[in-house]
Amino acid sequence: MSPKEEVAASRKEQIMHSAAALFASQGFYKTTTAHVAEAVGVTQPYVFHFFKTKEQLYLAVLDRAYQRMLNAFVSVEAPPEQLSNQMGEAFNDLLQTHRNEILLLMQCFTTPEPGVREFSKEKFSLIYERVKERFEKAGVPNASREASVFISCGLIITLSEVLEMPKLSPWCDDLD
Amino acid sequence: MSPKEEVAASRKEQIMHSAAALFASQGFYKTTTAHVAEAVGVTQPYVFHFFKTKEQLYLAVLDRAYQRMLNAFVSVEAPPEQLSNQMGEAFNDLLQTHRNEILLLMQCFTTPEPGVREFSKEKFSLIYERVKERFEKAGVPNASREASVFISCGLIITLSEVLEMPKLSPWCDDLD
DNA sequence: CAACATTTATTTATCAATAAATAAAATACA
DNA sequence: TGTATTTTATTTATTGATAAATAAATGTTG
Repeated sequence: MSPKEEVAASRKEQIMHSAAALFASQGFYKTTTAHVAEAVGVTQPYVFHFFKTKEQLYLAVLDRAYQRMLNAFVSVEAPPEQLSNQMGEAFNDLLQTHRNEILLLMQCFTTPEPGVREFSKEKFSLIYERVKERFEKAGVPNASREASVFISCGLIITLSEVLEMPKLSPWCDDLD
Repeated sequence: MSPKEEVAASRKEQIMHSAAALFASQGFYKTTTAHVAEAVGVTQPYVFHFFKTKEQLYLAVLDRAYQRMLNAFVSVEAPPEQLSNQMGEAFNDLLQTHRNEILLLMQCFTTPEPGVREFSKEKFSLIYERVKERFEKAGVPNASREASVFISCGLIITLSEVLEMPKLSPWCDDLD
């Protein structure tokens, strides 16, 4: 990559990175393209040089989050009895290394934009199918149920993070 | 409801009812006060005669949903072994009788409005504590864990409803 | 100077919220 | 009972702010 390309690439990268943080904490509607631009240190219209619309930016960030998450799950290798726990650990690892992306992905289904809904349906379905398949191949009994439970854990962890209520987290082993 | 009854029912009531439907399907930001007014058949500024701000309207609707849900839970009477299932049933009943309110309540934690966040923290905490307390008094082992799991079930049911993906629902006994 | 990066300036919409006006109903009173 | 008076319900008109998006201009650099 030439220096110019590097700068250009890094701009796009910076924009996506800042956007992830802002979208995760402020949501799609409350995050303005001006906020994103300001966070990066460029002007608002410049954001549209890289993304045709605000929604495209949002979807780009979401898609990267999705890819990372799916990859983390399929990369887990563990014996059947530990599979679910290990994948849970992979989720928690991601939550620490890419917090914004994860929180964003786990909340995106509440954004009532048609394009975002479509994305949510497709990706949640794919994640569910992959996890279920994984459990099935490992011989986990009741794989579909376990896949649902696995996702529901992700949801309540997200809830507890968003609301800053650790006690809601099921493995908040508050050691009672 | 007949036209006359509709008029007889207080405007405020109609507004809250329409608002629940719109907020549930379109969210806080995409639902405009003009939409709500139109659904009721009044003018947009008239909404402000009953609610000081759009957020106040949203919170009023949310609070009613919260009250109804908590009431449904505490009204359940069942032996310890059936308590969790019965409360789950109460949740599903509510989902059928007051679908909008439930979907709204279970998604409100993603609305990044400070006042809404505050509400979410308070109410999710209260629901959690009440459910946990309920389990404890019934002698359910690991009550706090069970309370978390109970809420997480509500979350994934909501997800499956919002995305119209029944397979995600853990008791979608797809009879595998 | 030519291509690319980035900004300035501007447009077009949309929306919450306010204020003032009107119509209809209820109440008081002669 | 009929008329004046007040209250309640609701509308019309408007404002002020904010935000996404476009286009044209400017600077930068190899």
